Amino acid sequence: MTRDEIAGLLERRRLSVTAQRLEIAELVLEKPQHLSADQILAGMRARGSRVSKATVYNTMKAFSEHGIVRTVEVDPQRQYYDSTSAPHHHFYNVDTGELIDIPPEAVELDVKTGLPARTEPAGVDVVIRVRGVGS
Amino acid sequence: MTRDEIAGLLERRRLSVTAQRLEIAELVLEKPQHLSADQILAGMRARGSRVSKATVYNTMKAFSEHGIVRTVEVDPQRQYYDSTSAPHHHFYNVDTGELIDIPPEAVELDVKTGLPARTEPAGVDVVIRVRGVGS
DNA sequence: TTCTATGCAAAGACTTTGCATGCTG
DNA sequence: CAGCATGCAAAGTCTTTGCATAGAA
Repeated sequence: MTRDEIAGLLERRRLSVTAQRLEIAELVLEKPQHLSADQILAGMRARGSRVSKATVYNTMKAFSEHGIVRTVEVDPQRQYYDSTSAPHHHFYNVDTGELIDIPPEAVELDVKTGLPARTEPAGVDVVIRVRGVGS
Repeated sequence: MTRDEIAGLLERRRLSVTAQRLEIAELVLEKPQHLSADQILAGMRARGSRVSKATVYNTMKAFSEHGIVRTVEVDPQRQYYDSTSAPHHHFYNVDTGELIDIPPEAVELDVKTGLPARTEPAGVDVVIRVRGVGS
């Protein structure tokens, strides 16, 4: 994804385009991945971009609120940001902490219960926990 | 659930039987529910039992490691302990934070993808997020 | 120029830990 | 009586916030 494409993405959501947001997006959206705030911060440092921790949190919060990324709750210790914002599911390796995407077509789900009264659907998350050394 | 039944439950798992554990279990296992550590602490206070926060955390950790309760990760801010340890799923109201059980029979799940290499299944969690005032 | 983003450090929420004391087995 | 559980406070993580400065529109 080029800088211009990312800039357009931000503009479409009325998010102001800043150097930090461009660089964070570049890093995060580079490929399908699951990153914690600290990993993003480390990645920024590694590529020579200086950003504060607060900006990483603020930016990722804005990105997730605007559908650019998704958050994944599996680890009680920290939040993960998922660069794939389209609906999909996950394998979660409880031993290694590794998260692996499952394409939505690979999961067939049939819920035979109505939604709670006066609520509307907001999304479905399937997490398949696995144990082992992983690949 | 009587005190004796709970005591037997603890003994079977080789957990030593203490007054605090009996009372926490009595409170938590009273009915199907989802409680945070703070809610458990408040519940203990309300019933006139004095326990420290550390003991609540230690006890619930022991209980979850021994299959007496389950933990639910949906709220990035805190962990919930689910008094229903048998497999089941959840509705999660993102507006109110409310968690509602879904019996396992009500969910039919077919995953057409193999597990990651060298891993074995450890459980499946389906979380259906809903929005609204709730019932 | 006006409003929002950034950076830093401080504050906050939740959870864990260290250690002395008490209770279980 | 040996060993684990408890309580308290302190320490630790992750995340948010306050405020002054810098940058976007």
